[in-house]
Amino acid sequence: MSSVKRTSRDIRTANRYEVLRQIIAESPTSRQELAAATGLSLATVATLVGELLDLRLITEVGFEDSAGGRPRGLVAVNATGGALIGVDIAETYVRVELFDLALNVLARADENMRPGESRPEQVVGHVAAAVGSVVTQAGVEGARVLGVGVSVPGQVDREGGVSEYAPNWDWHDVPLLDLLAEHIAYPLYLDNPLRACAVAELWFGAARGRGDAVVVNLGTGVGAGLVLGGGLHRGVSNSAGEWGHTTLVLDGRLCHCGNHGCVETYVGAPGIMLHLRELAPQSTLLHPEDQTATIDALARGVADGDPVALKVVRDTARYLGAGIADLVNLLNPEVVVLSSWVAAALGEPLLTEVREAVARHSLRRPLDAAEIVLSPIPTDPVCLGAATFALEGALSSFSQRPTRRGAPARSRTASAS
Amino acid sequence: MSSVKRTSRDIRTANRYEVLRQIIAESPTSRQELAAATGLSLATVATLVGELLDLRLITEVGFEDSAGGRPRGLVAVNATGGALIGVDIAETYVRVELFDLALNVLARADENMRPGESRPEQVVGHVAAAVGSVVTQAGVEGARVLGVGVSVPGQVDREGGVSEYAPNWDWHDVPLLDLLAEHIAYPLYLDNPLRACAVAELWFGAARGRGDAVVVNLGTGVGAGLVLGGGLHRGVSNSAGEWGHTTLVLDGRLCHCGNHGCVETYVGAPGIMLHLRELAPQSTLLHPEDQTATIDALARGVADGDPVALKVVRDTARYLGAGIADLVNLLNPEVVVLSSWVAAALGEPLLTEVREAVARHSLRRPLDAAEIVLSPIPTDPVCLGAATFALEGALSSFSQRPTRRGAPARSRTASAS
DNA sequence: AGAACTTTGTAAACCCCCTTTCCTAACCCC
DNA sequence: GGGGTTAGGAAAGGGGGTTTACAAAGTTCT
Repeated sequence: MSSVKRTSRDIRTANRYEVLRQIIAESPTSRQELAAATGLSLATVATLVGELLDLRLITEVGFEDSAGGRPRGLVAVNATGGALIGVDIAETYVRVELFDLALNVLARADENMRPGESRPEQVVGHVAAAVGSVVTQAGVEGARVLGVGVSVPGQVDREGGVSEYAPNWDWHDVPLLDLLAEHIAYPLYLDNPLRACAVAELWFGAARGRGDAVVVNLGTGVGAGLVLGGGLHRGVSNSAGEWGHTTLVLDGRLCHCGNHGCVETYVGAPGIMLHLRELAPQSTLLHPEDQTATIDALARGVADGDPVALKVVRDTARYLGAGIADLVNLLNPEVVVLSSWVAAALGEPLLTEVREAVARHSLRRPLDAAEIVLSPIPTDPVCLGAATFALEGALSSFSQRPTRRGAPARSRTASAS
Repeated sequence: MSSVKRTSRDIRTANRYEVLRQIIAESPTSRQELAAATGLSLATVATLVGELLDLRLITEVGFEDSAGGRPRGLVAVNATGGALIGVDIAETYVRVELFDLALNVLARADENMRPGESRPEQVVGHVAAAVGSVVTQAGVEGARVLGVGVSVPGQVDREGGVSEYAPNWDWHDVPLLDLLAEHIAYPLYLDNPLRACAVAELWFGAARGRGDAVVVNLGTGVGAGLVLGGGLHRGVSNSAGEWGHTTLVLDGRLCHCGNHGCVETYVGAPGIMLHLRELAPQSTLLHPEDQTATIDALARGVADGDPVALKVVRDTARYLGAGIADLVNLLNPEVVVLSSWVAAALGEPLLTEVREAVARHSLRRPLDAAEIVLSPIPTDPVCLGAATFALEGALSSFSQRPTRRGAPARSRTASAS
């Protein structure tokens, strides 16, 4: 009996998120606007805004004229009120970004990992160094770091902070958060890049305010973050979204997962490179051993009208479109977001072709309901999403302290009566 | 901004469903057992049971010894307290079943439709006749029919009661519920067979109490009802679950949807027949023009060890397994249920092969979490699911009347004090 | 300048939901 | 027939959201 148990507290949490999201998206803003945008009553918005003010996540920033009446008080994110850190552990590098509370990047650190460096201690060392670096760069006092979100590929036990399985390094049940806690004093939160991207879109991107969305992650690996019913769908063992190993071509290319014809082998960066190599082994676009350079060259090639580049992108879009059409039919989402660095690099040309391919493959009703867009997030979505996990964690840890000490009681009049 | 708005009333509704489900599943039962099974407090269970008693959906049926103390009061479904009707409109027939409140079938009526009969009025006529027939057969007074759930294939607007698109008859925006209302005086509820099967599993079958489940529907058409987060996932335009037109074989068999290689063309009943015909055109198992007979013959063939039948089922299971593995990876469900008449006919042999095929194609973590089972529902799941829609509707329409007249006030002592 | 109107935002009252606690009812055993 | 035990109802309490009343803070009219 693992049926979900919902309590009225969940409603509060969801509303708190929604209000904060709205303030971050549109700062400064008034309580009136927030009420209209969220559909909540003014009173509820006022109390939630009061909470966020108490938490110093937002501040009052003056007033706005209203049509002839009392001016509206404005609130905005308290950018200097704290910092969030997002850690993107990938196969070949570790990227760490430090954000203010408006989710602007204040500092960034990249660490490259050599192919041999696959031991957890080595990875942890890189992460610790990079986190130290961004904190120093940004010059924030440690006390103001509200949390560190860590994204690691593969299967993750987020409650336990364990990397259950990371295919690229063959990790099994590595207690990553415990290892990190020896070097990092801030609250730590763990999940994987798929869900990080999905949460980033949910809070700040194209999935904001949508009930059902699919965030298609195009990088070295491929996956789909699922936003269903307004929240992240994790599945029963937090491994939902493994779309990269969906069979697209029965008995197709061999995938490292052991199967044939997985989506990932066609639309992941290595798959795209392979296609380019098959089409034009001597192409100058091809940078063996460097995925990023190859994809970027491909994007430039498309812009210049290079026929090989055009064909590679078009074929990739066809595979991708067929796969996305299946998602559209199955889940009937409001929006499909193309995210991660391959999508960002190939951009509009890819999007256009994908839209056509999806239209060819999916059924009319779900197709009509589904918008397909590129991620509007300008920075690394994995770091942003990881930082968002930290933000969610900070919010919920705050809200679990009903008896706040230090904060002045806001109404003393009610006590007597 | 179509984000889902949750209120505390939804919690009440979910709990009411949960308690009634439990009572139907295990009748008679005590409040103590219900509290333990649902995780609710005794007080909440007591009030919900009180509501259901007031609604005459359940009755008190005596007492049960408790270890030395006051005996437990037992409640059971009030089977004679009302009737529910489920209507399964399919391509070639209309089946109507009348249920008591314990969801036992009291009466059944089948109407066959000739190939030409595709006009809405004709279908409505069959439904009306069959509904009239089951009411007469069961000898219930009309007043006790709580509602009629209607399942029609294709895209459905359930609020408006409109069949937006039914591929087999090329219906477009047929106001089916309005047409039926002219002949049927009971409350009507509309949806499609996919979701009917899913709801049947959710209430009475293998998905009961599970957070995430996939109900794979194997009939003439193929689809997947999605239970996510403990409730039916409908998608943004109520068309989620169209899994039958997922591409399984790029450039494979032509499907009536216009694409190639859809799941449905391989594992739907016509696809299975086609495979049989390709393998053994002269096979005695083959009954052209009769899907049911062919599938039944196939099932007997497997039982008898017929090599052709074995190969057909094995190949079908392989296609099906590849498709289901994708669902397991994507959604990470707790259970996958094989439902509908093809699954029921082929039974265990199909299940065994499917399990093996899924194990070959899916990733370990989601695979470990997913159980794959045959539907435990012995009767027509579509009729049962349709009747369940009526039950849900009856429950919610009752609960929307806070000022019940007629029902005696249950506590008069509180008024003075 | 003062009165009148407008609009904002807080406080109080209210409704809904669930849980905890208290207490009575109903049974058993000695 | 008292003492122990268990069931279940009633009341209190805590969380959440909304409505209503009212004070606060402007603008506009006279």
